[in-house]
Amino acid sequence: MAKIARPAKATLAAVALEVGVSTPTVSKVVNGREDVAPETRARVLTALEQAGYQSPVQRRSAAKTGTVVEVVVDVLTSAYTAEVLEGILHFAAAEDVEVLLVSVSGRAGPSGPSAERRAQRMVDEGRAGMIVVTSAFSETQMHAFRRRRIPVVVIDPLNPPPADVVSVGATNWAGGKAATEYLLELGHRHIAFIGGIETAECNQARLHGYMAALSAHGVRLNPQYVFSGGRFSRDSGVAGLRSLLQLDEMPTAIFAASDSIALGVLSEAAHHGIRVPEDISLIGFDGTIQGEESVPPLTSVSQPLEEMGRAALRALLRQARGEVLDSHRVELATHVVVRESTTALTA
Amino acid sequence: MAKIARPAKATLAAVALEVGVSTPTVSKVVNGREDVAPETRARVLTALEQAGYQSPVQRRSAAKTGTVVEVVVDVLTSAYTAEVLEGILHFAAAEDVEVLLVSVSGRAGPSGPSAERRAQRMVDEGRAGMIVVTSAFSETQMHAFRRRRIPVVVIDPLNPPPADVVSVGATNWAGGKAATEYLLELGHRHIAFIGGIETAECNQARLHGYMAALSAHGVRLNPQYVFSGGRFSRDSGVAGLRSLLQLDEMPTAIFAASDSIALGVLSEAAHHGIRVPEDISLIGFDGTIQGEESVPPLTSVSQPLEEMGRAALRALLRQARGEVLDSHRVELATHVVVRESTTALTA
DNA sequence: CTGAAAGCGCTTACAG
DNA sequence: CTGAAAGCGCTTACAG
Repeated sequence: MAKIARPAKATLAAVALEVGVSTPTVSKVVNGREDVAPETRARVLTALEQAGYQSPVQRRSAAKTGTVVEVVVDVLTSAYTAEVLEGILHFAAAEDVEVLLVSVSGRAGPSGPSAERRAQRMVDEGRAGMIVVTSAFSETQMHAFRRRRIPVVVIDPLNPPPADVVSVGATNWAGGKAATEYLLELGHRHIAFIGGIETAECNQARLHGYMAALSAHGVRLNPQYVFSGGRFSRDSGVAGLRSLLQLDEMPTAIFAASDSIALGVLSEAAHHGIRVPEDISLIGFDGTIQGEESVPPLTSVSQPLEEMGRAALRALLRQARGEVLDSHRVELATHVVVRESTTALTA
Repeated sequence: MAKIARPAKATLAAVALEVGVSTPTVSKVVNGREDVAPETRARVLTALEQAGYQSPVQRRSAAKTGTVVEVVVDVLTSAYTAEVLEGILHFAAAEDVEVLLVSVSGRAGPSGPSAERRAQRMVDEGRAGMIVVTSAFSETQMHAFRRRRIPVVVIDPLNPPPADVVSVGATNWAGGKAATEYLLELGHRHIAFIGGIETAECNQARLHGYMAALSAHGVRLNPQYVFSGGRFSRDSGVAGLRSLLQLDEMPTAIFAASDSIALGVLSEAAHHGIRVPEDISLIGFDGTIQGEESVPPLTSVSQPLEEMGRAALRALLRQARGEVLDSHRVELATHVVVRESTTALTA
């Protein structure tokens, strides 16, 4: 209202006046023409930037375009992804934000040269930012987004994110510890760990939580009981149980690092006539609906997946609005949900 | 190149000349001002339409914006939806089209007044069209999209779509018949049907396929064996089996109208100590990965879900490009996939 | 409700 | 490489 130095309206003419050139010259710079002296171009660009100049197209689209965020997922057909996505979508609906879904199944995340293209497109289309769900991406790839100041939030990243990227996840170490402690309380001493992607942060954390619990209870870690290396999917559970069946002494309980892995164990167990929980106790991780609905229903370390989705979008929108975030890691609590796949050891 | 009647460039002035009014008047119509006589407005609108007039914003954004389609789903946490979505996303990636995901879980599809807003936003944002996955929508709602010439394709619609909307689905009647015939071949005569949403076209078709098969084999339909009314979800299967358990004579086989329903039956059966397939044979519908991975793996009528997603997007893009479609119904083949939840009746 | 007139912001063609 | 001049497409303010 009472601004003293009212800045000139950001038109080409105003900028021209400011720099001391003609309107057509500024027009050329804006349109990326070649026939402008580099030095002139530089001065004009600076002035345009300062004036916050927007082309008529930008002005109108900025005024009327809604907020759109991109969400990158690998597989959709996993209960984990679906529940995280539900959380994102519900919060998006509440905030009147639209969600653009990008699947990178197979391909290794937003890849090198195409990361530049994708990032540039995001700028061109005026997208608010990007949420990456359980995917890997390199520092180089992130660079394309950072340079353009596109906010990025990662959920359960497969590799440690750069310091300036917000990550959302659950208390994986504590969850792994709680799962193992629960089995120990039930009297189990021979407890196997079947993990997913070996290098994934969350896998590491769950494994170390498992080891910490064993160690705290004076149970020696049996390296033959520890598997990792597959994906967080059914086949890892199938393969894991098969390997365990080769051993002289089978464990009496299994901690699977995801519900999908646990479901693989469950189905493979059925093929071998092994009953769960009578013959072997099984605890999963994630607390997905799929685990809840399996036969028997799965005891699992529940993560608030929908809440993680919401938290990721919330953090992203804050960044997009230029707010400073208090933390670069949003970590939500896990807890053990006891259902029917675990039972006390009857020696 | 050698067009005889070269149409005038679609400017406001050209349209004004055409209609015989002044440029400002056309400008007012384009900007939705009130101070234009209804009759004049109508004539101008027609001329604008014919000339294919686009505002400067539209022109430029049409030039640079990528193609974005909207996909409306109800629940994401269903294997059916996830697989259809995978199909859409893969084809979208191949065609360099982006997918905006809209969840209407709970709410009943794009609803009345908001349908207008959503449709208008789609026009404003230059979206190519909309794919609706297993949702209901009224003629009134469709009107908002039709009037704006936004292409709409529906996959497995819950109600019969208007004549000018393309629908994609599978051979539901033939699939229901094939499922039932397979059970009949195994010697079953007491076959129950547990359906999903009663009024859904695909549910009706599957039910009638079931009835046709029974009738063709001279098996009398037992009305006590037919359930519908829930959703295509787990709880319908649970409720269905519970009801069947009340009957004097249990069926020896069940045809569930979706894999989710069948999984509900499976889990409820386990609670009652009923073995599948030893005590009761069970066949699902959809051929989802979830059914494939259950214990026991589910015999099911497989629909090409990913292909349905691709087909829907293909039809949508064709319409968006103004091509005329050969058919308003894309129907893909189903087939019975025999796994372990069915077995011959041993009387 | 309509349109002649003035004007705005940008671009184009071209002389220097 | 620069800019005066002309022009384009649209909008605004206002007289009728």
